Amino acid sequence: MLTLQCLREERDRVLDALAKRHIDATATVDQVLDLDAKRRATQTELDQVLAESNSLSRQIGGLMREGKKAEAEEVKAKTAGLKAKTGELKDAMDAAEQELQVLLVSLPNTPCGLVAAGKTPDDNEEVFRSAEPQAAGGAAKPHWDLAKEHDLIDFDLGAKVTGAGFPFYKGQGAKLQRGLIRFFLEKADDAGYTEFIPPHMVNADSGYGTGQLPDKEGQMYHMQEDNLYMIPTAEVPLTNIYRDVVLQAADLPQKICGYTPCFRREAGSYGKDVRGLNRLHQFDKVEIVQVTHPEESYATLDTMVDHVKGLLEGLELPYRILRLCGGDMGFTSAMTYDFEVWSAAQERWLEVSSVSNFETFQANRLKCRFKDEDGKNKFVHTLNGSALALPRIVAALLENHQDDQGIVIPKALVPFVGFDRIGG
RNA sequence: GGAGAGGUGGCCGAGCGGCUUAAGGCGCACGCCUGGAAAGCGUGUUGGGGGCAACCCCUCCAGGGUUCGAAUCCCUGUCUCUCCGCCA
Repeated sequence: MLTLQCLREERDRVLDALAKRHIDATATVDQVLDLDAKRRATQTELDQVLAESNSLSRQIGGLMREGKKAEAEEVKAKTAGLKAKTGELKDAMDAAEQELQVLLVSLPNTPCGLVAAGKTPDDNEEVFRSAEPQAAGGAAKPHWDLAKEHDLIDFDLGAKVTGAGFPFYKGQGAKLQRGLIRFFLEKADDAGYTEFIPPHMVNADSGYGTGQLPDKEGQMYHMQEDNLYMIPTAEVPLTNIYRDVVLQAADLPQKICGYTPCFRREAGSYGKDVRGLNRLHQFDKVEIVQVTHPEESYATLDTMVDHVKGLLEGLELPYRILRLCGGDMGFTSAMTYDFEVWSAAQERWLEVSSVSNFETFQANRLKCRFKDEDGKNKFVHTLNGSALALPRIVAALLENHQDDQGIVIPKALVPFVGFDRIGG
C-alpha cells in the first residue's frame, strides 16, 4: 500500500510512475487526497469536542470527591449533547477512513525509475543471457515423456487421488525433488539466510500484509471452516514474521529463507500451458526474503539476483534474466527480475524465479518499521525471490540434460540427490 | 470437544468507576557526582493521529455496550495457560 505521506508530498511523481503500468490513477489519487483532508478536518473538530468532554468529566469527578453533588449535577447538564456530537463525528471519521482505505488498497506499487513503461511480456527487457541453449533440433523429448519413461512423476495418479495439477513424484523423481530442495537450502544457508520451516496456512491478516488480499483472493485455497488460507508462496508466512515489528537499525538486514509447498488455484488459466510440470496447483519452492534499510534495498536486490544466477549456473541450465516492464509487474512490486530457463523440447522459456523489491509497499501494510539514526520509526524495505521453484527446474533439467539413455545429473547436484544419472 | 484461569508499557508487576493523565521495580539513554568506574542522585523512556506552535486527541488483546466519566462493570470475539477427553 502506498503511504498517504507519499501521495500528499509527491502526487505527480506517483501518477507518472503508475502511468508505466498504464493506469491513470489521477481520479483515485485526488479522491484520496480529498478524503484525507476531510478526515483531518473532522479529526480536529472531534478532538476539540473530546477535550471539552474530558475536561467536564474531570470537573465532575473533583466535585463528587468534595461532596458537592448539586454543583456536579450542574456541570453534568453541560455534557448533554456532547455525546451525540462525538458519535456523529466518529461516524464521519470512520466512514472517511474506510473509504480512504478502500482506495489506497486499490492502488498498486509505483515502479522504480529503471522500469520500462511497456504493456506486455514482450516489452520486458532482457538484461542477461547465459550460454546459448543447445539446439536440440527437434530430437529432445519433452519432460512429461521422460518422466513417464523413467517412472519419475505420475500425473494420472495425482489426478485420481486429488485432481489435475497435483502430481505424485516417485523413486528417483522424488529423490530429485528432495535433493533440489536441499541444494537450494544449503546455498541459501551459505549466503547467510536463516532457515525457517513456516506454517503452510495463514490467516487473513497475513494475506493482507503481503498483498495477496484483497487483490488476489481467488488465487488462494481457502479453508472456510477456520478461515485460513493455504500459502501460495513462502513469502506470505516468512514476510509476515515482520508484521507489527519495530526493528533496530543494527538488526538490518534480516535475511531468511524457507522451503514450503505452494498452493495456487490458478483460476482462469485452465488449458493454458498446463501440460506436465508447466503449471501446477501444488509445487515446491525455496524462497529467500530480506528486510533492509531503505537505502540498501536496490543493492540487496542485485545480490539476490546474483544468488539465483549462482543456482542456475550450478544446475548448468541455459537461462536469461528479464527486468519486467510496468505492465507485466506484480501489484505489490516496485521492480522485478524474472529468471527463465530454456525448455529444450518445448523450445520456449519457462519462468522459474521472480526476484522483487517492494520498497515500503508491504512494510506499510505490515507496519514493519525500524528506528533510524534519529530514533524515529521509519518503514523498512522488503524483498523476496524464488530460489528456486522446482517444477519447471525439473522440466528443464530433464529436457536439457537428456542423452540417449536417460538424464545426466549436473555435478553440483549429485551430492544432494545421491546419484549421477537417471536411466542408462 | 468439556471445565477453569488469564491477556496492563522494552521486560516484570500493582491497579477501589473519578486524587491513575497507569504505582513500583528492572532494563535502556542522557546528565550530575568520580582521577576513572561502581554505587548514589536527577531527567527521560509505547505507539498512532491532529495543530505553524503552545498544546490537544486516541492507545491497558480486539470490537461493541452501560456511564458525565471505564484498565476497572456488562456482552461478543480472539489468543495464551492448566486439567479432562481424543489423538501422531
